[in-house]
Amino acid sequence: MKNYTLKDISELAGVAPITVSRVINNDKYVKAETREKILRIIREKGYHPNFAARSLVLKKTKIIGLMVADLENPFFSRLTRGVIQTAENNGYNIITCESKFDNSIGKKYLNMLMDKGIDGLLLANMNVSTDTINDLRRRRIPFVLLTCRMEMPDVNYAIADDYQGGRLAADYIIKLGHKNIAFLKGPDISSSNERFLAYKREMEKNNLEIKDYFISEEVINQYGGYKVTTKLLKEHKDITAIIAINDFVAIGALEAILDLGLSVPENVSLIGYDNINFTKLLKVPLTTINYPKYRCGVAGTKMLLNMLNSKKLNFKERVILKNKLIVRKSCSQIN
Amino acid sequence: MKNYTLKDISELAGVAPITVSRVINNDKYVKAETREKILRIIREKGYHPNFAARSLVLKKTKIIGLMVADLENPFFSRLTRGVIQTAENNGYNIITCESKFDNSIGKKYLNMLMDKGIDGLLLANMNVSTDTINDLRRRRIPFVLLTCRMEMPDVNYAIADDYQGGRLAADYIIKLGHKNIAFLKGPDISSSNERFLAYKREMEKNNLEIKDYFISEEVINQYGGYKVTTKLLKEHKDITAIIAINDFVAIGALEAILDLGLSVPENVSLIGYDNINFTKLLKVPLTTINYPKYRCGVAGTKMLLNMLNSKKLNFKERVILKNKLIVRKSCSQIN
DNA sequence: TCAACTAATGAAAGCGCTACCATATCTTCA
DNA sequence: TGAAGATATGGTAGCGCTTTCATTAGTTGA
Repeated sequence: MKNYTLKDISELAGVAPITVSRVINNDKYVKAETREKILRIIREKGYHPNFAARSLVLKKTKIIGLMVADLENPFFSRLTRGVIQTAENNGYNIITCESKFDNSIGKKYLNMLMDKGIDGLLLANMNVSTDTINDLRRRRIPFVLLTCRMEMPDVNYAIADDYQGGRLAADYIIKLGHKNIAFLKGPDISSSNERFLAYKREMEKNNLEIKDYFISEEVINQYGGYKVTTKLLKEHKDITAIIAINDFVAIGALEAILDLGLSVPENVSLIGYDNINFTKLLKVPLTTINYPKYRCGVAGTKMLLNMLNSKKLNFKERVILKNKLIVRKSCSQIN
Repeated sequence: MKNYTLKDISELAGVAPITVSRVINNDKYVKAETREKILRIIREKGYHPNFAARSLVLKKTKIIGLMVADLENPFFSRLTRGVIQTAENNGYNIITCESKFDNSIGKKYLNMLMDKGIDGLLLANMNVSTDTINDLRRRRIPFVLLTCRMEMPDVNYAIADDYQGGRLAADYIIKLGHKNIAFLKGPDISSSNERFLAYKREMEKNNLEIKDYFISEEVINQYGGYKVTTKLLKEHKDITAIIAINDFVAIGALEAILDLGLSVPENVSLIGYDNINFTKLLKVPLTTINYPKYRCGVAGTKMLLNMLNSKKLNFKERVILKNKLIVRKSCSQIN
């Protein structure tokens, strides 16, 4: 009942420690017979190499940090699955943190993460400051942005095209004849900003006025969607359609609309974004934009793994996937 | 642009390495003036202690492993949030793995986790074999079961009382006058088994026959719920109520029922378990049992942290929370 | 037959930190 | 005033691995 070290094993086998190390690392310069003997002893004694010692000399932990904005948004659950599965298939583990869209929280946990000796970092939908980027560079921690982007040299990302998706949503609503279209805005992140930009451009292109109350304050979750929608519809009866920054927010909005005694889409059309699980089964099946979450997680993780294996930091890689309109029942023609 | 070591800092400050170490670890035996000087240099040079070296000598990584069954089930998202937040507040990070209710996958990732030198382990809703338990003991890795239990000495857990919750569900359905009540069974885990047991006992207590087709094969996710329900209702028109092992499965069942052109609760009453997010907003708001997911994650993590801090392994601690019936619209009186 | 390999093993050093023990100075108080 | 304790600092060893360099034996080829 003790914890064996490599040295213990070497003594039991009557060889030098380095020989045991060679066996563990599949070095070919070990006689078959010696190898078997050592493996037998390792198995018998239940020996496992010490992770910390190994990391210390190899300067690698095979751990990747993942920072997501909101653990309970199914969008991130799906993304995370892509990340974890890809990492595990390559011998890496994932440490997850939650930024809650709050930069100071994000920074705090980021530091915690970096101090843990992670080999690389995945930042999902986080507004990264130049400070943070510099920090990461100084500490030589390779990173990849997920579902958001920054156009800076050597900042790599895997995203779906939010501007394209945003147009899909706005176009669809506008073509249905709506004119007073509100937009439930998200936090200041590229994904959210580009969706918003697409909305504005399409409104302009179609000569539709954007009254200032069309644009909500920043909303980051279901509850926010509920609050903002309630206020909006109470004060402005002219709104006939709402574009939500994402499904999570849209679900809050839907709840609010129904609680106000209104109907979707008869009184208000509602479109979301992301196509998270369950939106199909909501009281009013939600029309939305499908975001390839899983694929995005996989692509970003693979990109990071490439960076880790090739050692050079001046990569330039980006993956931009496409979104798709999913028509369900939450939008209708205006009469 | 180099990575400074503790020794570098000590040389720059003109002190011994150990003095720098003392500053980092807040040892009180350092003159205020010396401390400040060292801290200044640390800040200037952007020094960060090497995690691996520290772990090696302290024999601690401050990393906890978390094994969940299904990353995309919102039940686990909520639980995970409780775990991560509690861990982080205490300086620990979480490495997450997914077992997918598959013991061989679970074991594989468990080994990966253990090899990573985690300090402790949280096993959520996983059917743990005696082998695994022995492994964990041999390697001296403290662990806590989450949302499932095993009645063995020194196996600690944090759960809600699944038997109690199971009774709540069965009782409710039976009191509504249903007699032909099907049960969508989950995998062989205590949580799932106890809910099932409660169903059987309540049926017996009320002299209701359990025909063998009432009991489904094992279902582990939404898709499974859909498949099993479709088959069940096509073949057996006498079923008037379905108890699903959890909401995720219930949502699949709901979809199936609607796809068959039937109504909930008019044709079939449906009750879930867990009260995951969104169930309130489903086409048919789901009647279910609320499981205190977040609190369970917090309680289990705290328990593990206690074990890690107190060093002794022969703990006996268990937390058993209560469930609550949430009546919504998916069940009705039989006529 | 001898140089030039490959195969198989080991000795020593070191990764970056902390534990343990030692030393030196400074207080405190009977 | 001197013994006992608190304060402040350092030397050495070692955590459990891998890297680097040596060494020896066996094999190949012109």
